[in-house]
Amino acid sequence: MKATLKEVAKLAGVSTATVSNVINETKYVSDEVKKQVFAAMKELSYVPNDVAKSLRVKESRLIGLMISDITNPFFSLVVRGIEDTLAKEGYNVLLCNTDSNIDKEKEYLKVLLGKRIDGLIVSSSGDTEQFFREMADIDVPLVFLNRCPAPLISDVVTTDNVKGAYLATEHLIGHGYRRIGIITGPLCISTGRDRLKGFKQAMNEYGLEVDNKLIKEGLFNVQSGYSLIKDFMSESVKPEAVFISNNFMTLGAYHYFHDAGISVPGDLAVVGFDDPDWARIANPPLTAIRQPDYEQGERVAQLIMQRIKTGNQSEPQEIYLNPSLIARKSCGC
Amino acid sequence: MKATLKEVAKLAGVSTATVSNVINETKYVSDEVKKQVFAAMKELSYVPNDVAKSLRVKESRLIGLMISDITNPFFSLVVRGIEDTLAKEGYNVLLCNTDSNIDKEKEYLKVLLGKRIDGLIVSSSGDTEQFFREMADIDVPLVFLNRCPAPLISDVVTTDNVKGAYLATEHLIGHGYRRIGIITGPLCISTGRDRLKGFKQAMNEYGLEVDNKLIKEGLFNVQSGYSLIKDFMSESVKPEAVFISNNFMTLGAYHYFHDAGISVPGDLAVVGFDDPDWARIANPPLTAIRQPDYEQGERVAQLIMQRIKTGNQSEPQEIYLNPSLIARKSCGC
DNA sequence: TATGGAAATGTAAGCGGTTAAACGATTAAC
DNA sequence: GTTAATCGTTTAACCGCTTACATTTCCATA
Repeated sequence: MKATLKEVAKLAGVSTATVSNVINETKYVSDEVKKQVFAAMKELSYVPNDVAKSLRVKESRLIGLMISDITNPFFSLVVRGIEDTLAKEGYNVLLCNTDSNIDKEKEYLKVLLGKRIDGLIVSSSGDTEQFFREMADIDVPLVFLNRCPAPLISDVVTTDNVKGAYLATEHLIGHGYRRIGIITGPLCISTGRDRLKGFKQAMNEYGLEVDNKLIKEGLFNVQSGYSLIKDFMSESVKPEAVFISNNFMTLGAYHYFHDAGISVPGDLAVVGFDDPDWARIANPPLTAIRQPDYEQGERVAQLIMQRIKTGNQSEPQEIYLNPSLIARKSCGC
Repeated sequence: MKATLKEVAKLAGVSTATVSNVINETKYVSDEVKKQVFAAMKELSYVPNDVAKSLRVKESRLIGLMISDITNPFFSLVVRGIEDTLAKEGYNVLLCNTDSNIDKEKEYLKVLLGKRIDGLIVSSSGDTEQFFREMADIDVPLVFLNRCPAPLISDVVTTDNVKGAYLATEHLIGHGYRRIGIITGPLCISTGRDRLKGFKQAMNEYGLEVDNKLIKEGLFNVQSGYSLIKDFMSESVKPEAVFISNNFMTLGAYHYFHDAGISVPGDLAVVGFDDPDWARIANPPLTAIRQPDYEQGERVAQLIMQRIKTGNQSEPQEIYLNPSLIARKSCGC
């Protein structure tokens, strides 16, 4: 059985308060007493019970983290950034994969609240305003990651998705392509919407028509990238170029290119959102929009810490990180 | 402020014991009383405080998970498997990235023990026997993931790494290559050692000499893959084929091939351990050893649950999952 | 009618810490 | 010489639950 504070106190011949004070350095304790306490702690190989402490001081030092899927390399980098910076502050991360499934999100939310998390980081798929109201009502420091809810109810840190999509589209236009298509993400998700918005914006600014047939809504996963690019390629009038709005769908598209023997950029030029590690060695190397991933994790972690430390009073902050275009071969460069 | 059991009880006009009993369904409570209790809970939007419960019942429903790096796609899949199956059992995962750094591991271990985790899953870099002794002494259900410690002190689930490496090497031999090199992982890690072992085993069985110059020890990261393959290619007598023992190093090697304009498999044939999602679309498509990732996560989660439920009494189990070779182009197929 | 016992609910201790308040001893101030 | 302040430590209440045990209620049986 594990030793308790009381046992340490008894062995050291002091009160529990004193032991607590030497552990937390909350009050002055004479050196000789300290020495005895440390000796007793070592003797019993004492490990303070944080759950008792949490109950008393009402902080768990736990941060809930709800993302759609850790398997997405973008998220894994973000999570890495979060975990690293929270660890430095003495906080731990409770990882929850929601698959963008709103039922799972609700379920996890309940569990996390039960665990009395000190803060919550969410990359939510939730779209309904009601859901966000519930979120806002939970009375726990909250910051949104990557995807941002329609009415701004708390901090959000994300990439400037409109700009990223704009950059991609503009680049394709610069290559001389006119018939440019897009595979969007789910339009119920802000990243899906914003990337479409940036695409349209660029097309408009350069006086190009956006044919609705050139807009296909995907699911941000490999399969939908595969099948939608296939759809594009089997149409009577094919696009000359396509902007694909996330890494998984781009991967799916590449799978199709390989299966169907399609030459990129010869038959079709491509720019993808996200710059996964394979972009450089793919065939052809992928021209990609890179978004700061690790940094996004750091920022979101800093924001949640700030909220925790200031008693969750600060005004909602919006942080948009800068995407950049990495030119390789798939666009025709 | 959040409502407590006591407040719910008062509002419902019953005792705290009764409220507790209806929540946990631990004793029969009449329907009318139940109804009142539920009404009070809803009225106060009561969320049970799990930390108080944990203190009382001495279980946190938290599982510590120490891996080197969530950013490694192999691990992210494993973690996904773990998280999914533990969630079903009502357990949550505390994610810790150790970077295979033994100091971080020790630090995290202390934190996790303080949090009174019910179980610990470790992919440890620790090598010293002393470290494992400490691990074994912690008196918390423990299972090793992927990498396994020298003296078997608890369950371990991993891929049959020897076999995987054997498969890869045999395949290269089958292509007619004689001068075959290997980029190993750190030899202080069991996966590093085992993959080298499988390599040597295949070489020996087929009567091929293993020249020590053809063994280079890498660090399981992109940079070392890059620089070691570069070393190989700048030697007077180059290998004809190389087995690279993880995904990151293979990626690094591919980066070098692209930078240096090396033709694969023309100038050098390659088989890699791990089958990342880009293997299929890389240039050239990578012949790879696939290890069950998600399943490995499931298995390890099941084992830890079993240990928790049986009071950590079971004999140490060793589970070796079967790797398989996916033939593509990089080997010469 | 008294009584025993089952059924439903209540009482209160305790899980392992923190911390405000109390305490005794010594020193300083008037 | 009395009072006050300071210092180092202790006492004990409390955080929000669970649960062994006590209590009350109610009804069947003697």
